[in-house]
Amino acid sequence: MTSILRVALPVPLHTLFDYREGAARAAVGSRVRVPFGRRERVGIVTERVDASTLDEARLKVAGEVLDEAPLLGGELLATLRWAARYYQHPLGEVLFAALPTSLRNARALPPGGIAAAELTPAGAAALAAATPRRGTRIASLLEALVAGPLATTRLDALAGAAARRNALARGWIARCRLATPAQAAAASAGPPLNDAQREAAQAVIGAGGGFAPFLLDGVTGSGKTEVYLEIIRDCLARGRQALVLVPEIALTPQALRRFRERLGVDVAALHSGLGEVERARAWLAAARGEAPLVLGTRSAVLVPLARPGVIIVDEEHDGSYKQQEGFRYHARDLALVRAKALGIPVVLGSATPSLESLANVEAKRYRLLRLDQRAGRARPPTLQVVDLRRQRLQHGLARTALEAIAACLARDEQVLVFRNRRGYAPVLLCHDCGWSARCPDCERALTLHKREGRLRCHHCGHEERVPAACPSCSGLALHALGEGTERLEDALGAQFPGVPVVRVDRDTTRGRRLRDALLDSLPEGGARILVGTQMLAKGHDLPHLTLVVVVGVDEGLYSVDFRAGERLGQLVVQVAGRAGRADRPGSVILQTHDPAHPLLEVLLNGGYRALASRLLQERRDAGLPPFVQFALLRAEAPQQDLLDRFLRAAAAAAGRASGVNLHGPLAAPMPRRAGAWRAQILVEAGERAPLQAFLPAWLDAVRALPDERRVRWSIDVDPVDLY
DNA sequence: AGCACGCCGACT
DNA sequence: GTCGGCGTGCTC
Repeated sequence: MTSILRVALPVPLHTLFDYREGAARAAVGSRVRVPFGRRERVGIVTERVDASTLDEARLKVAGEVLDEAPLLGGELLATLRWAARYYQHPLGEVLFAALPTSLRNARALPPGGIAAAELTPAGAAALAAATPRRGTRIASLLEALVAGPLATTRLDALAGAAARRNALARGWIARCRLATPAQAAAASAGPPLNDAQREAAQAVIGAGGGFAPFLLDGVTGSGKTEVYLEIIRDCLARGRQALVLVPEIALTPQALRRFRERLGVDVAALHSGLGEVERARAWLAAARGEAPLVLGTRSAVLVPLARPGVIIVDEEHDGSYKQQEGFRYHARDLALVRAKALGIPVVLGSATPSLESLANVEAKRYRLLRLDQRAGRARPPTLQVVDLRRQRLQHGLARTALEAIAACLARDEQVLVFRNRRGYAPVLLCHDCGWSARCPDCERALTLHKREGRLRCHHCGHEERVPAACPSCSGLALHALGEGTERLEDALGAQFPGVPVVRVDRDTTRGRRLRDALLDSLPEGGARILVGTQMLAKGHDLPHLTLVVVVGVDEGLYSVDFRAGERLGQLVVQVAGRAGRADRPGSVILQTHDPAHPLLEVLLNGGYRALASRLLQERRDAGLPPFVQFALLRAEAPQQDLLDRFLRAAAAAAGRASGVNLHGPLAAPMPRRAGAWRAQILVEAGERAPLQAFLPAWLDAVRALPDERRVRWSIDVDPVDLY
């Protein structure tokens, strides 16, 4: 009897497709070529069943089976199934999101191990007959291979690539693959662990390898990485693999080098900057158990591990762990799901833990490990609030701040001026008539990029030239309002002539290589001013930095977003953590128009932990996550009435759901974007279970709505922002 | 998502 | 008279 294959395809359809099995047996988790519509596609077998719900005579026959052994199997396949259900995303797209691009099509797997060569019988005969004269390069090459195959790199070092190619052409040697050597180099010793670090590492190591979630809450500079290294060392010693997730901007060549040198093993890196082939190679090395240590960004949480030992999520509060389109998963949350399924410990580390994780500690779901002291002699930075009210500002900088900068530069130290806005000014305003430059497609203010003479919308691609006169009244009183990093760079350059000013933001660092090069030049000593956005909040070590000026914190204090306070606290603490790393004490200046704001006061007097517990209490009181569960249906359409009709129908389709509340249709915080109208429905529930029970049937009903295809919509389970 | 089919406007 | 717009339907 032939089996029916239930195949997942990379299409946005909440259906699997049944095929009759072809000549070759297809295992669950393998890729198969299948006819689909009038084309052929690659799918993944998710199930083998005896009977189809469809008329079996009309099923098509599956084609070539591309993998003998499943590419996605066991725990990973189960976790991806769970994730597809949890995030309400089609299984086919979820499974394909887990595969590196080059494995999404029908190409064969790149071979494992490293390139090598072996002696052929013809080669042995030639050697015996002394066909290549003794002492020649080619003869010594063949002699070296008598004992067994050798890596191509070794052979080339021995006899040169020309001799190897020559021998290959004559059929004396043949290509083969060699298993990767287990230990690449000797591990170098690091600083000795202090008591807190040793205790933290020991808690994880002592957990005995079963599932155990930890939150490693360590102040900046407390040496969390040393704890990770100790945990990983133990994991490797037990012959297990470690998976380390880092935020997008933290995966630098320096970070890779550090892990490689300290642990003495090859690090398989997985991130978007990698070439397709490299990525597939690292992925397969992880899957085959050849890579002892896998270090990657968000999507690395979906990598298969043959011998899993521990998962570490560094900077677990970081927003880049949440995928913001398509399959909208949260890598930190999936790390927990996987660790549980794999029965291994998982460590979430941060100096500014997410409120979610802190709530999990409170609920005794995670064990808290704390590092309260900075390692070495470094002292925490001092925080000072500067009241901007009734002050004359120089391009947004208060006198106090400028004086502190001058003093710092006089000591030959470095300053970081932090501003969360790129460009010259966020608003261009006519002083005569009140006109301001707005995006025609988003109805938001355009940012002035003065040096390029352009006005740019930071929400869509819109761009225009800066007008010479006011387009509305023809007046010449156009004023740049507010300040971005470009303006600060100019202002600081004029204020401190002779001091190099380096701006680091998306405009100055197109591409990862450029950014790395720019940041690599910063650790050197000498007076210098760095101006930048988020990008400067973490990553590279800046040992000569002793002063941080945060130009504006007020947006964070008054934002409508319920996570704004948490983000502000994390940002301030992370940026502040850059100051005074070495023996020199650091200081931080926060400029604000509201020095008495309760959140600022709590942060200043009690630090991040005090702020976090206050914010958690506020969330509990207000009925916000993590004390309630959210799912957000976002929609956009070219016409407002269409959008409105669709969302009202969607809300009506919910009926009387138990345990969940629907809010909306609500206007999105940005009601227009790139020419489209935007609105949303917020679904709220006290617990996960009723929300999870509600969503599938509701979304089926939404998919059946008449306007469904004319509206772009998506569902976001556990949204991190309500945009 | 892709891709075809199908029915109404401005071009060789 | 045709090329092509995007609405609608389907993919095992």
